[in-house]
Amino acid sequence: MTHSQLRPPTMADVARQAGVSHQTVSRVLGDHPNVRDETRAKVLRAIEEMGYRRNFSARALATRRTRTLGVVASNTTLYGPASTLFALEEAARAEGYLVSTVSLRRLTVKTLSEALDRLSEGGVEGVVAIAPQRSAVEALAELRHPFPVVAVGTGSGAGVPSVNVDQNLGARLATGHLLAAGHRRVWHLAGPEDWQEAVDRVEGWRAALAEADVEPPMLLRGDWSPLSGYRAGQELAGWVGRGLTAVFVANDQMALGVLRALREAGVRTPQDVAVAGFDDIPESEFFAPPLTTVRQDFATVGKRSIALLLDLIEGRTPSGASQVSIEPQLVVRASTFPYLPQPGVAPG
Amino acid sequence: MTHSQLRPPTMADVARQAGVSHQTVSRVLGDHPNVRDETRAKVLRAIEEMGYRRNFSARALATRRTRTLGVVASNTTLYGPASTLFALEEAARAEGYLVSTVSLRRLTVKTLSEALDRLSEGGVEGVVAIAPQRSAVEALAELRHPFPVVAVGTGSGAGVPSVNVDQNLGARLATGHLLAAGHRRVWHLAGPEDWQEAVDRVEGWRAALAEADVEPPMLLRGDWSPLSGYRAGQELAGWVGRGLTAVFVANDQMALGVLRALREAGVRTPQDVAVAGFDDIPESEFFAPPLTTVRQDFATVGKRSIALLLDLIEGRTPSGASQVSIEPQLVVRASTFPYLPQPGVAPG
DNA sequence: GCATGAATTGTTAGCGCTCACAATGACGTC
DNA sequence: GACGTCATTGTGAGCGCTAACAATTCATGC
Repeated sequence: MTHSQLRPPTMADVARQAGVSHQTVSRVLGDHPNVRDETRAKVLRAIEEMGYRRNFSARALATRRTRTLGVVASNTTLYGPASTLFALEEAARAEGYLVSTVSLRRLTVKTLSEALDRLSEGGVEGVVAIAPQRSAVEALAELRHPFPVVAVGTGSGAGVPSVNVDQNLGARLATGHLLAAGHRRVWHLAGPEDWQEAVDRVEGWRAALAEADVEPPMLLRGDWSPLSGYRAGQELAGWVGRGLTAVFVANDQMALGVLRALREAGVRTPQDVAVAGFDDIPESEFFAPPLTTVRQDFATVGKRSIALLLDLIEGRTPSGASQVSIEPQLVVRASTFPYLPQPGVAPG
Repeated sequence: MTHSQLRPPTMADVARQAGVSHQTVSRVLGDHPNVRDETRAKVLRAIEEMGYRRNFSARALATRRTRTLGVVASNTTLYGPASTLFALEEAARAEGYLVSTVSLRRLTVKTLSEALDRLSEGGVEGVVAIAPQRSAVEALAELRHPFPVVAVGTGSGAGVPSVNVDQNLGARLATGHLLAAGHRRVWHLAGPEDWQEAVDRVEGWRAALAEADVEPPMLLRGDWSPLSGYRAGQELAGWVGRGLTAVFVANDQMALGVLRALREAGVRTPQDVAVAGFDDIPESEFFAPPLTTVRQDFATVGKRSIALLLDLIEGRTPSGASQVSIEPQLVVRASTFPYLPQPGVAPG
């Protein structure tokens, strides 16, 4: 750093210092092949000396590319959205894109639309919307934007390119597992009705029961929070001895609340009531007892979403389908079987 | 939408359609006062009809402002970083800025430096670095960047503007609480040595013990994960009956593992051993038993960080100090007292 | 009726870069 | 030795916007 000025140096400044034209500087920066080594060295030296950095806005204006993607998300402190967000950014970075995020407290048509406007004004070339609420899905289909949008967690129903974990399958896995373990019926504590994932999990649960010719018992509702699970758990405790032996809870946080309520009511898990969750948050393995749950591969969700979005942006035909479905995986732990291994000890 | 063309419409297109000059369009968009209502309406109508959106790059080039901030973070699926990230974005949005995030798997000098480069190429006007690892702090002080950087979670030692929750105070609160409850000694399960927050919590713990004239017992180390807490908990269980009655665990996830290990060893919490954590993750209230812990106000961290960064960007003297410290808060639950209220029931 | 100033609108010149093309020079071929 | 070819470098024209200034219109007072 030889001298510092008020205005940061431009490409022309560097060119002057190196004794070449600004275009040659551009070529060096762009890794253009036809530059003599000696010239390249001169230019690089000048860049180094002046601490030059290419101006983002000028570059973006000239190329008509910002190499920036947008992400709209909500509830980003929850494990699922946070993991998806992380995976999205990592995948985008691998493709040379930067990610601008808008995190909403509540996902409504209005907030979603404002978020898209904001990202649009921020020059993003495309957007991934983590939009598990059903209201948001409709909004996405209707809103007009000057860039492609890929939805995550909306289910595959809407007429929007989307990437989803197969929630229905996950619910069938969990419910089927409980039925296979000998339970006559499986109860369900569902998530909020306006979440597509909650709806899909209810349907998967119903399907698994139907397949086993079992009448579905009363459906309970929570709001994903441990507290709502705790309350539902208190209600469930009242049904022990009256046919309740197994519960499939729509997420791990609520399952935590259920476990606590059952324990307080003197109901043992899994001896009296087996409990399965959904998500496989890092804590689940250490619940009392460790929780059987369904794991979603968020890293893959992120990668596939970015791949799909870039296909759309580049105008190529999507290399896969524009409705991507990802298989979840059942993770069996002690909350459905008492004799399972301790945490941290790999089975077999 | 009357017609769609290949190139999106420019300001000049809108001007032509509205029968004014492009500058008038610019004035309307910029809410400039001196535009006749009638003219404004004409322009707005043309904008609406053509679906015009102002080009971000051109605007940024002309104004020399991108109105974008960068955030570098790691471990973003953990509750603390995720909450901070959320608060930062929300605060930035309130100030009219967009946030570009780079989420690192591991925070090293190299990855941090690459992240800053990347954000720099992305045209950010300033960066907030969530950099709790000590190695990263040094890197921040040394690296040269063409924009201001505010550090979060680095502790206030480094010569970089920073915002921190007072970890030392938090540890003193938790340890003091256990001592006040009658425990002769308080053990500590610490986080990794290269995390500043872990170091500060150890120091706070030591300070509280010193104040009570107590010799600190053996220090245990974990890596923040429930599994490491579980392992430490197994070790701790061996000390029950030999002077161990209270443990301050450096975060809630590890505390979860400790609770589980103690339970498995037949040690009751809090009757035999009291346990306190740190963070107040949403699950803590539903642990078995509900966990006493230290709550950090991430929303305030986010707001103060953005305020500080914008001060630096605008070149104004920071309205507060350039080392911001935020007080944490002790949350007492059943893991340190057996008679405390149930979850969700507000204390009288 | 015309000067005066304020309100409103238009004109011009960049912002700093990349792209397309032109120019230069070195080299080999017939 | 003229010519074609290729590698290397330079030139000019935007990209679409805002800022500064110039020009025009309009209301008002005497």
